[in-house]
Amino acid sequence: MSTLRYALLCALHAGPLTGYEIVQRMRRPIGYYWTAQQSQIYPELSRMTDDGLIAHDAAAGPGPHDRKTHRLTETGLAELARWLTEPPQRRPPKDELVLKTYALAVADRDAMRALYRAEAQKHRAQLDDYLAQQAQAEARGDDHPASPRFGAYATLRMGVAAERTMVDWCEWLVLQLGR
Amino acid sequence: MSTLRYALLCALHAGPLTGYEIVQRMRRPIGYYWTAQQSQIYPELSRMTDDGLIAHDAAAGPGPHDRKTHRLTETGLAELARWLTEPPQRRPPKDELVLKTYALAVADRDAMRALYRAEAQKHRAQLDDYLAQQAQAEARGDDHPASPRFGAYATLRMGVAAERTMVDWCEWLVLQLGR
DNA sequence: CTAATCATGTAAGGCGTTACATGATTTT
DNA sequence: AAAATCATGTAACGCCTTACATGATTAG
Repeated sequence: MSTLRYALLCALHAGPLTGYEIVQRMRRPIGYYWTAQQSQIYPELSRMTDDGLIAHDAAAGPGPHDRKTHRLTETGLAELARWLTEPPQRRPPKDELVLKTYALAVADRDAMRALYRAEAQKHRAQLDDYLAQQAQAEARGDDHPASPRFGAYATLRMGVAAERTMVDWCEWLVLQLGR
Repeated sequence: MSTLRYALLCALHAGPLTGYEIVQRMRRPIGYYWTAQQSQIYPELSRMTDDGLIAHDAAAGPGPHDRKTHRLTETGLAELARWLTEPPQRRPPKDELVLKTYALAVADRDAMRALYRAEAQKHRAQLDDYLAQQAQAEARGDDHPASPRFGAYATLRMGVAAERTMVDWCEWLVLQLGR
């Protein structure tokens, strides 16, 4: 079972969704902290249906295909619950900006400084976005561990923390390369 | 040009290395903040040689093949320097632990708490390791922006910050799920 | 009337992982 | 004597991205 399969089970844990809705949510990583393209999602949903992990109601859709609302089967829910408590596979981080930093000595210093300044700004914008979402979630009471949306809230907090880390690191580099 | 190619150019920016040495360094992500398997690295090095980005001296090796010490060509160095100042491609983070967190409501609460406690411990061990490396680097003077190793030092600092973020987040979850 | 949104699907090709294979030298 | 290290390579397969394709409804 690939992680994509589990990501799709996770997506459906709180209630039925169409493939299209999953695609929308997976476009922006926050929410699931996992992404996939639609060309990966649709065939996988259909294979998972064959394997009995999910099921769907079909109704006439806007295009030439039926609109399918997918939900977890009992098998799927049990498999998800089992997987959740397993220790996660650690996959190495891959980040082009940090990779570039390693070889920074070869590049023009002022150009690199400008790069970190620009990246700091992008990450700050992303941080502000997440912060606004966090405030909304807290207003709804999602920050209480008993809330059914607490998992999504905790995921969002990771996004906030990660963006803050990037902003600080970029700004530190701007300072270091200054003068 | 794939990011792997640039990662290999980055690896060679400070001096010649054999494929084997690159493999060793790419096994542990810190250093380059990028990883690859040897089965990816060796064919790519040979294609990069064909394309004139790198060159090598060959000498009789321990096994049936020659031992090759690779270095950047002028073309390779120029291409690396050009790429470094380009804005990095943002690739979505993929993290199984955070993914699991999204669907946390479906799992046994105590089991999840134990999971976060165990993960906090792993990340703390990694953090301590990086912290020790950071102290060594500072003792060598790598933390000075004029040092040729400043890039590696900055990369290490990102590793430290990222691990610290994970430890804090895991410990916050342990507290939230407590009682 | 044009563009965006909803909704699902296929095809091609590149990127990455796991596994296999060879063989000399050094360490336990 | 066995295992680890040095050193390079190939093969198979699965994951993932980019691009293409259809067509109804709603918004500008």
